[in-house]
Amino acid sequence: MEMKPAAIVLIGPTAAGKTPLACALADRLPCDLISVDSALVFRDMNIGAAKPDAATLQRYPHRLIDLISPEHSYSAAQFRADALREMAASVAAGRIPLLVGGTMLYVKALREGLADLPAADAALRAHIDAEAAAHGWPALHAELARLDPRTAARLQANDSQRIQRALEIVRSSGRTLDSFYAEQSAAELPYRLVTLALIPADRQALHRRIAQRFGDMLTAGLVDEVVDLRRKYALHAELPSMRCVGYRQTWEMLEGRLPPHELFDRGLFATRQLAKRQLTWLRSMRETIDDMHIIDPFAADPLAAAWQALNAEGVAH
RNA sequence: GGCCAGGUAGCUCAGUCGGUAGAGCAACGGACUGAAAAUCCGUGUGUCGGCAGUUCGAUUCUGCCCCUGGCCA
Repeated sequence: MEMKPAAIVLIGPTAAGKTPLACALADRLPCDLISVDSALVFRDMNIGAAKPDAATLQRYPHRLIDLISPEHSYSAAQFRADALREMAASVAAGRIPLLVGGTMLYVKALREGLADLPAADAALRAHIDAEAAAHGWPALHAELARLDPRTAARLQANDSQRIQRALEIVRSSGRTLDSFYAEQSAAELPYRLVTLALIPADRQALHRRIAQRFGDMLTAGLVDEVVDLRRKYALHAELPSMRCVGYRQTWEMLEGRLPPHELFDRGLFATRQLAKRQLTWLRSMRETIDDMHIIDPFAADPLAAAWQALNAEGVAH
């Protein structure tokens, strides 16, 4: 049996310490860091996205960071293509890809592949948004129930984003989302993924670190960063970049819709809720990924635990 | 010290003409296929400040006490 080349996947909720651990592993292994993060792809979004600082990036280059303008959008499919390309380049150079990040949909897309769906269509989405503004999402959900009953049945009547996507697919291709799923085949990755998951046993400890870090972001000038972004780019509140945690709340404050004294709390809440959703993903992944190594970031020595796991997998030596 | 207004869920508050209470936010659980740091679904027992009185029954009425804020001294 031929052994596939190994790739390390380091995942965990926001503020769990993924970056320092990834860098520490990079000191000990010949690996290339590949970001798995939907917010780090945006240029000039540094403080609020918790992007590693310039000195860190200088010493530990990350791939798939600063790819696009905050005016544009990225996608899980784009990520998968980019990540596979970077992984291939790394392995070809005789090195180990180390994917690190917290965007769990991207992890899933990489591991399991995606159906061969039509790409996003901005004009069509704008059209559907206008219909929703006029009639409400439940009306569009009802329309979807006629066009793609199986998909409509599994979607909530208010799930704007998924209803829009499903309608977009039917209208642009004439086929149902459901039919695309039916012909999707399981992806066979040419890598052996060794998964390290940073999962805190103590949620309170994670909340404390989130509070510390968001406070640091404000001190470091998050508000000024958003002011500069608004000056430099043609942005609006609906953009994926400006819906990111911290940016959305800062935007609301700058628009006068959020009292400044509430910014800290609102940013905290949004960050905790993000962490909770990431932890929900991790719990469900635990059922399907049998080679997942759980590491508590707040235990004595996370690096030693990670090293031990990599040893057991034959990656470290 | 006197007068007034309050003390109800982690927070801000509503409410019960006496039959032991509910919103928003938070928190927690879940879903997740080209926007995913997104989008959506679900979960509400809390000595109704304390003690006593009236009552079949008090968080609700009465008295006293404690605490908070404001005004007066």
